[in-house]
Amino acid sequence: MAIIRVALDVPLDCLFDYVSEETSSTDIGLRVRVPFGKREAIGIILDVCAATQITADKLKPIHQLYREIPPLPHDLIELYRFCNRYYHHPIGQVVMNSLPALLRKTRSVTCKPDGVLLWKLTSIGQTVGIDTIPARSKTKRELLRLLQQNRQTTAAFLGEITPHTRKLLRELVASGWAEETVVSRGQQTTTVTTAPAATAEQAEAIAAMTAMANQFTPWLLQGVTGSGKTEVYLQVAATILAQQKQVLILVPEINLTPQLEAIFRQRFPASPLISLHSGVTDNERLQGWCQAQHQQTGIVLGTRLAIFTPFANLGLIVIDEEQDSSFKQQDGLRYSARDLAIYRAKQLDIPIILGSATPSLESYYHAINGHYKHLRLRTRAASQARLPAIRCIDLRIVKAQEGLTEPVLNALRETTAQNLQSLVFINRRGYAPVLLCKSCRWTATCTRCSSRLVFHLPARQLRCHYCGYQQSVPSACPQCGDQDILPFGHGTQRIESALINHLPDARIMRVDRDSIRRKHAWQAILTTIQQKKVDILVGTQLLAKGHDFPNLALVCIINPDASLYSADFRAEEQLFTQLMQVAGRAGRAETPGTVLIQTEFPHHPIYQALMRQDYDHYAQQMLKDRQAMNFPPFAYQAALRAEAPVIQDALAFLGKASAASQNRHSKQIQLFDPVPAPMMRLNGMERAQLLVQADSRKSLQHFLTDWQPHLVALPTGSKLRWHLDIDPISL
DNA sequence: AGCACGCCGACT
DNA sequence: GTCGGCGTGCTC
Repeated sequence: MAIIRVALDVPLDCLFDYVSEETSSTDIGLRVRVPFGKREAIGIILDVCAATQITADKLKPIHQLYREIPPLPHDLIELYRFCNRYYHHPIGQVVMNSLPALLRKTRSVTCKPDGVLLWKLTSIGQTVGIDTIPARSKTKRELLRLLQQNRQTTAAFLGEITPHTRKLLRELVASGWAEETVVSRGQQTTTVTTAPAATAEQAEAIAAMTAMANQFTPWLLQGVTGSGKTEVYLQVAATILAQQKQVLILVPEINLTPQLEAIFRQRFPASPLISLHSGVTDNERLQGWCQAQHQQTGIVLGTRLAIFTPFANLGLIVIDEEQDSSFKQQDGLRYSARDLAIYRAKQLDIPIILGSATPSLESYYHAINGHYKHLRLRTRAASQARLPAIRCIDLRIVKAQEGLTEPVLNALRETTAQNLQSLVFINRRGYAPVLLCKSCRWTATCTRCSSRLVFHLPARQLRCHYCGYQQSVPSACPQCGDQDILPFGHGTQRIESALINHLPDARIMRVDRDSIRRKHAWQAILTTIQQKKVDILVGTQLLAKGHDFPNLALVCIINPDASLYSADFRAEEQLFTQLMQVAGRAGRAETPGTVLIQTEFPHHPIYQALMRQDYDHYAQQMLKDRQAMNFPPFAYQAALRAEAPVIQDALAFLGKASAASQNRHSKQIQLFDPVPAPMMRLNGMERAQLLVQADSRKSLQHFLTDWQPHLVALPTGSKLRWHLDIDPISL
């Protein structure tokens, strides 16, 4: 008769004890169904012990123990405990929210067969000449060719699984040419298709990393756009896979997975690969989860949530675009997948590669300090490819019409005439960000948020980009009745229509969240671009990240200055990263690139650094500023945020919270005054925050651990909600 | 978070 | 007289 301690999805930082007859300490990590108050809940066993503090009258027996999948591995449970301690988030919510949705339901689940399904040719199949297949059976020929080239392949490698390919594979089996075999875990061959020759820099990085492939080593791989970081990931992954270990690759966005997935499948035909992100179905996610845990997959590719995947034998973690803010979860458990990845790598004693053209200042600082090993790729991989020429257009001298200057228009005309592609980058959706009454200066604002409503032309609507509220455009000013209300400023739609006026013959396409809303639209757009069916792209940051556009020669950046006024000390760093990324889109293959930036501040250090494409110099300057102002990475922060229908309540709560800390707050801890959030009103709630800063992680953690019980004890009205954000990245 | 209990205002 | 508002308290 054992006491089991169970993590349940409730906002209380404790485990719940139950009696279970059939349980031993090897069952830690199993799923249980338990009575909880008047209801039932699903939980995970985190501990098994002989005694409990809970009185016998309260202690209940469990309802069911699920053994259909093996217990969660010990290292994952340790990760949960770390998240609980470090992010000060209730343990049960840490555990339950990291699980695939199907494991949170009171239902048994089934996982696919134990073993990896691989296709291979029979001895007869190996001797069959491709010519014996009728030429019109193109797909069948292709399947046979792929199978002959590779000893064993996954079904996914043989192409998209359509009813057609399934039928053809069955035909091959019927002819006795091919067979599907079940290979038990750890027995896969790691066929590798031919890799391109590495550049000297790549080879050096690969050699350094493979030499330390079996121990915790954090690598910062700092490579300019187009320098071939992916090739380095691939070749290091090959080494790890050959040791029968698994590889986890984290990417910032779901949009970037299909491309990388294709590259990895192509290179490792016999290594099963799964994708884990918010776009996969609940069942796929569960199957992927189980496969990783059973080592039925070699490669897991996913967004931040994939950091919670259980692995049988993880050997390498790669974080691509490590500076990207999407790695930080912005609600619930506010974890940084990058920081958790470092924790996991350390815990498992395996290498981790942080890849970026423009590392976060935190990672860069670790690299120049020697905490991380620093590797650089300074040149572009395609031998002809050079870095683009970057030039500023001074908006104080050259006036813009409809947001566009003459030099930009000329460059677009020239590039189009040369049959090359251009990108006009403007990080604002819609037609115009402001709708203004000329006589009384009224502007359209959101009722639920402290934001301006953005004018969208095709629908003739005003939309809030924060809460989604929309309304039709008023015909007269609601304040003074004047009919002279005009759109101000420029969004993608307005720039698009201006371009249509100025370059009537060019094929222009707008790419932003509005234009890719339709399912599969994103893939269709990428294809259109790759097939050169478009001359000028007008787009937001969607186009800035990750994708290769070999024919893109010109990038025009319309008005990036706004971030320079931001109160957030990270805004400038993020602008620099974004502009480097966008600029890097230009001139990837044989085409040399040009970048034009329309700005009012051409002499601002950010543009100067950008023109020289000197990340290092700029990063070092920013680090000096951060040090002078005692900001991260030289200080450690936590934000206590509160939201309530009226700001006074939120501020009052933070005031009480601050007072509750006074008696135990040491010299190493600095509490700032509660302030309204920069975007004070959001979705009908008013938000405020209180920043806590410390000179070491340790003292911050000590303080927070002391503080938290006081916070929990503070009275909150029913409509007030609060949370702690550790290492916040936006204010 | 749920879900109960409990104590005060406007309705068949 | 009760239906229902949300404040408070508990869940092993």
